[in-house]
This record gives sequence, structure tokens and C-alpha cells, in this order.
Amino acid sequence: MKRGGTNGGGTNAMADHEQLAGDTRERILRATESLFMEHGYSATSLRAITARARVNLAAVNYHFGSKQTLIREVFERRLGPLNAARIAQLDELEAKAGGRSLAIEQIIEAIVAPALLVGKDPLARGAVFMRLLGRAFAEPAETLRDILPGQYRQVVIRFKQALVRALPEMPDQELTWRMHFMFGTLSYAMAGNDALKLIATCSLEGAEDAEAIMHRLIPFLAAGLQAPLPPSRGARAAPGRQAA
Amino acid sequence: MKRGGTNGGGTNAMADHEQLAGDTRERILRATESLFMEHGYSATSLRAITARARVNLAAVNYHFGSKQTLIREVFERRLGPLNAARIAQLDELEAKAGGRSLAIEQIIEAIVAPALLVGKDPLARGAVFMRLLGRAFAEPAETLRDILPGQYRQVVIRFKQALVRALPEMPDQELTWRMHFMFGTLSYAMAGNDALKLIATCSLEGAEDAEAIMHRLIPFLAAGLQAPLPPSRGARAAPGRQAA
DNA sequence: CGATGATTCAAACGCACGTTTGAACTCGGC
DNA sequence: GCCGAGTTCAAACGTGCGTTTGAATCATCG
Repeated sequence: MKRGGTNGGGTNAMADHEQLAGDTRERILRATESLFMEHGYSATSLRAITARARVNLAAVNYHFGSKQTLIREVFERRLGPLNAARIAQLDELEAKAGGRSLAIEQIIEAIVAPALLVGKDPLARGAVFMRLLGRAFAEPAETLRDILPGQYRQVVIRFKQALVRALPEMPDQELTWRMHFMFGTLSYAMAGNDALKLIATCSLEGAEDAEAIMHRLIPFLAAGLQAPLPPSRGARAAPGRQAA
Repeated sequence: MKRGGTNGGGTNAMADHEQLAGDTRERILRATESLFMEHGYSATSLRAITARARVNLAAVNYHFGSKQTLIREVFERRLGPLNAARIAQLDELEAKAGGRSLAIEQIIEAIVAPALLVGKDPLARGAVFMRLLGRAFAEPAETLRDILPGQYRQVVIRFKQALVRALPEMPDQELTWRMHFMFGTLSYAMAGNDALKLIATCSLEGAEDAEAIMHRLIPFLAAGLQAPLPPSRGARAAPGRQAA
């Protein structure tokens, strides 16, 4: 009996008759990705998921234990490899560069390109996940608040290091803000047409081509990160810390 | 009897005994804003709203007809004036400039500053709404898809005009994409600490000071909009203008 | 005061939700 | 040929949802 089982995520010790079991699990995960993308987290029911996956309603609780655990696995199985690839690409770039600092464009590409790879994999339905991920940051649901920070902590730290080295003149606070802005743009761009249609007055050609979007995104972000500093706002009249 | 009434939104013809009635309506609207911000659209129930507003459960359906109409009013009453103010500020800038084209920074400020004004009004609880609005673009709920495009169409058209004039060299497609990126950054920045905390490794000081954020945002966005063009992607081996 | 219309209220409606249950299948190994 | 673990299934559980209802309350005015 499996019944429940907040089994931690790994479950590598699967018997060789995993074909059917794995099939059900996988179908549930894919249906969940699709439906989360279409309707968001809170608005997607287990009944909708199991209907799309053509699986019994109880299968979710049997294989994942709860809806919450299912959600966690949906994000972790994609986000883990994606963020690992980002860090790997940055490591490789820095190794090649020796001691020299990287170009801003290279650093940004190390964030964007791995997402692009995942998004292009038709087998993994990565494009669906990328659009879902863009939405996830705006979801205030508690479940996601547990998952995302843990998945992103290392990536943020690592890229901040690289950017500090590439932009030695930039005050730390300013750089942190600009990284925040950058992730916002990325998140929005990944959410794709859906958010886009909300304000678009005319359809954008090439909206499907993730690679084209990346090559439009990189110069935009690189210029933003390197923008001239704003007039210092700390010096109002007294050296107050930052208060309004 | 009022009972139901998709009364269109205006309802200016309110008798002088509006004190209590208006109080209930207003309390519901404010509670809805707060709860949407905290938990998102789908996860906020009428029971939670009426509990926070300290109002009877049936009051929502009495005053607004349905949850859907309530949501629509929450957005329209704030978004209408906000976007009108944005267009007005842009009109004024262009009138002052005579025939000369505006600076990118001025155009961006005409988008951001009115949001700031709304956000600073403590009476209107504008800050709550601004954060909610940042989230709204990522909500795939059908209700919002009906509301937001209508509210933003004019603003997008108007600012595109101004940006085309300020950046005559920029291809139309490229400019449209960059506007898309810009709205993404804005949306994310407005959502504020909530989205920020998801990836932040350390707390950002000054996160509460919307004006400080604006003055960090404008140079970032202005530089992004004016970034060098990416290598043209139609021609692969052609003499791309800006290659890595 | 008593009539009138607007508003509030407690209670209930039917429905969809996440989860649980226990029986029915599947299938390799004894 | 059946045992038992793994998996699927139909049905039900209790809960909370948006909405409706009809009576109670309130303010206004003839």
C-alpha cells in the first residue's frame, strides 16, 4: 500500500513495473501544469486535473498524498534542473573568462537561455511550464511561497555575485533593485501571450518564438542594468538612513 | 427593493440617506481590495470579504448583484481615474513641449507618477490597490480578462504614440516588445514586496517608499527602451549591428 | 402613528471542493 | 491457483462556496 506518502520527492526506488504507475503520475503532472497555466493555482480543482489526465479522482491522493504535494512536485521537478543549468552555464562562462569579468549580456543569457532550452523541449512540455512559472510569482498562494524561495535562493546569490563583479561601480542596493526589476521583466515575458493580450492593442508577431523573445530581452535588460545611476535620494537634507 | 442590479457602475442618483448604504458598499470594496491583495482573486471568498467588512454575507449580492460585478467595480473605480490621469499628464507634457519630442524619462514618468499618487493616498488605500493591480496581470481568471484590456487600451495606444515620436529610429515591432517588457517590470514592481520576497536573499531597504522605487525604476526602463537594437534576426550572416 | 421603500439579517439552497474508504482489479512469485 | 502488494475505481464524507429567500429593522414622510 502506498496510501498518502509525503515521500519527499525522490522515490527513485521504483520497481520495474513502473510503466503504468509512472504513466499515471506523469499524466497527472502534465495535466496539472496545463491547467495551472490556464486557470491559475486556486482555480484548478483535482477533479479538473484527473478528468484531463483521464485518471481516477483518487489517484492524486494515492500518488501524491495531497493537492499541496502535487503542486510542489510540479514546480520542483522542472525548477530544480532549470536553476541548476543556469548556475552551470554561469560557472562555465566564468571558467572560460579566467579572471576577467563577464559581459552583462553573457550573465543575462545564462539566466534566460536555460529557460529557453526547457521551453523548447516538446517532450517535456517545457513551454507550458515556463508560462506557468511566469505566473507563479504573482500567485499569493501560500503553497508557492514555500516552494519558490527555496528553489531560487542559490540562483539569486550566484548571479548577484557575477553582476557585482561585472558592475563594480554599482551600489549594492541599486543592483539588488535592478535584479528585482530584471526578474519582473523575465517573469512577465515568460508568462507570454496571456499577460500580453491583456494590454496589447495589436498582436505581436513572433510571440511564439521564445528564442526571438530572448534576443529582444537581453539588450533591454542589459541596458537597464547598466543605466546611469539615479540622483542619490539618501541626501535629502540630513544623512537620514532612507526614511520617507 | 434593489435586489441584484447590474446597475452599470454609476449610481450617482443616490439619495441623501446614502450614509449607511455608501458605508456598506465602501467597506465591501475596501475589504475586497485587501483580501484580493493577500490571497488573490480565486482564493478570496465572499464570506471572507463580508467578515472583514463586518457586513452581512448577503450584502454583497444585494449591493453588487454578484461576486463578478463586485470584482469589476473594485478594478474600475481605481483604474479609470488612474489611467485618465496618465493620459492627462502625457497630454500636458506634450502641450508644454510644443512640437518637440519628449524625453523618454518624461514619458515613463507619466505612466509611473500617477500610479504613485494613487498609491500615496492613504484615504483611498491606493497602495493596497497598486499591489493588487500588479498581481492582476498574472491572474488568468476570466473576469479580469474582461476588465483589464478595456481599461488599458487607450493608455497603451496613447503612450505608444508618444514613444514612437521620441524614438523614431525604433522599428515598430521592437518598440511594441519593449513596451511589453516595460509593463512587465512595472507590474512586478507594483506587486511589491510580495513577489520580491519570493526571490530575495536579503530584505531591500526602502521597499515601502514608492517614490524611491519610481526613481530607481525610471532610469532602468529608459535605458531599456533606448537599448541598442539586437542583431536583426531575419539575416543570419548579415552584418548585425550590435552583436555580442 | 402607519405606510412605504431601502437595507440588514439569519438561515437555508444546491453545488463543487479535497479527501477518505473499502472493494475490485492486476500481476509477478510461490 | 492463489497470495499479496500495487494500483484503480465508484461512492461517499464533511466543508465551504456563491447565491437566494423571507422576515426583521431602519429611515422617511404623509
